[in-house]
Amino acid sequence: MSSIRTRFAPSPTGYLHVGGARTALYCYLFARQSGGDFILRVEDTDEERSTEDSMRMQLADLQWLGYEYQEGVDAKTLRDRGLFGPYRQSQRRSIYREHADRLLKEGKAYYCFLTDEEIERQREEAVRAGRPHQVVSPYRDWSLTDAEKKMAEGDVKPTVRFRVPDLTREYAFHDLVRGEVKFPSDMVGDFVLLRSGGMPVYNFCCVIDDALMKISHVLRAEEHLSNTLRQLMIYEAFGWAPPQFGHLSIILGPDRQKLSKRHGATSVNEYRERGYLPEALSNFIALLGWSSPKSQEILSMQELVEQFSLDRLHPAAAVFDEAKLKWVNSQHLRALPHDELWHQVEPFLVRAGLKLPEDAGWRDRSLQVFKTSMEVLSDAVELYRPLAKLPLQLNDEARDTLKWPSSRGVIEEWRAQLQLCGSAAYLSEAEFSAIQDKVKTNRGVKGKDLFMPIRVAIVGRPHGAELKILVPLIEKSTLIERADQVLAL
RNA sequence: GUCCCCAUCGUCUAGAGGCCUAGGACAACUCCCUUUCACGGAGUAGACCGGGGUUCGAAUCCCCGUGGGGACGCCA
Repeated sequence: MSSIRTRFAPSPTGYLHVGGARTALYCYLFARQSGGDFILRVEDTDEERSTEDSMRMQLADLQWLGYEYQEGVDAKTLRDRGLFGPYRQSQRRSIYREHADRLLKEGKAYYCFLTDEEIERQREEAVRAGRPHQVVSPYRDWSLTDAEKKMAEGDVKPTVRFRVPDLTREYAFHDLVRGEVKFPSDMVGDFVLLRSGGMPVYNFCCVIDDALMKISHVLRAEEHLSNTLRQLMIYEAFGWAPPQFGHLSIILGPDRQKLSKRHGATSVNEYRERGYLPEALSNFIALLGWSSPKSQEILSMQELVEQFSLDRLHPAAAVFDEAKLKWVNSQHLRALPHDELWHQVEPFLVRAGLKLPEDAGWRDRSLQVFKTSMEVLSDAVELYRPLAKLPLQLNDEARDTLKWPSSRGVIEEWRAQLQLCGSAAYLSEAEFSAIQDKVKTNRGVKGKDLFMPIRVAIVGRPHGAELKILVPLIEKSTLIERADQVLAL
């Protein structure tokens, strides 16, 4: 039994999409759990749209997600790693050329001199006649020598087309997620293998690379399902055994249309910036089309590796629901050890310009208070803002609270009591409670009328975490400054 | 238009002919906890696309519709 080898083959024409990430994840999980190899191949044969920048970004995203591959283009050095390289299709042109020549020689492909205009004319005609459009090339039956003669004569740049065996037969294969799938062989016309510039086309290099790289399982998006027919034909032409295919359902936006930019964030990069943890994103996308046999909803990477299986892949398209992603993220967030959580949160705090105590104990206590209030890392910014040495930003609700008849008196009393209390930099929980009691008796105010104005004078808003936990995290001098700030309004 | 794929609560899904008066999770709502907001806990509501078969019995199998998606490129 040969070993399991999966591959993820993105084309570097933009950011890594969550759909692509899910494909990569499944390939990674499947290879890892079976002790096989996961290969990363770059499909950059579209010269117009492929950029090295995109490639770099996508590799970085994959790295952030933690989907390590045994072979492929290294994310850091951009160099090939592995025995079956090069792993960038643009660097494999001679390989494709050789294989195309072989098909040409065997009469399984031919040079086609059809121009774009002629093809367009054919298409229009087909549409008018209401029949499916398939290229019918007059060069289909030319001999190789005739074609070569024509090429030698003039400045013509032909494409190389696959000569589809015009049999009326069915191509069938067993799809890992859909079961038996059959295609009639007349579903496609002769298709291009090599463009006129010599650059090969997706269906061609895909087959050659998967075969040469000894890929055992091809998991890819559903939109490639009908490409499988062409690929099967190519495998057959070379006499190669095709790999196992599994076509994953696509990911939809809330309106049940294919997820795209207009639905909001679609790239993993955006989710990273919004404060999602990589393992939470992975957990969530894993569940879009796969379910744990234990019906577990929150899974670590390790658990995903252990529990993943092809037979639990769901064939129907799934809607990407950010509300659930948030929940999954919140669960992963609170499961993180505090030092790791701080490490994740800190960049968001720094970017927001918040200066906070360096002290590890302080960080630990603050996370204890806040971690259950965070869904995404960026939530930390608003949570921590009141703890930074900054003037308060009052919201409307806070201003309303200050208009209550007793509010001003309460804050004046709170400030006075603060002044009276010890010289330590921070208030203890007990000291705060004692002060609060004094304000209560001295002013004869209780309940909301008591603690809401105080809260406004502390954090700038009437709602939030419990004061006796919050106050010991804020320097006393800051508390006094803030009371003054509010009283000055 | 032709071919292919898909179809269970609003969403993600469990379900491989009787275990289903269809289970779980997110979201929603209610209550409890709480001197606020969250967290947490307990509940409520909510689905087998329609029609025909097959079968003693169908969410599960078959057919036909319908709906959605994909492909039909010198894109991938």
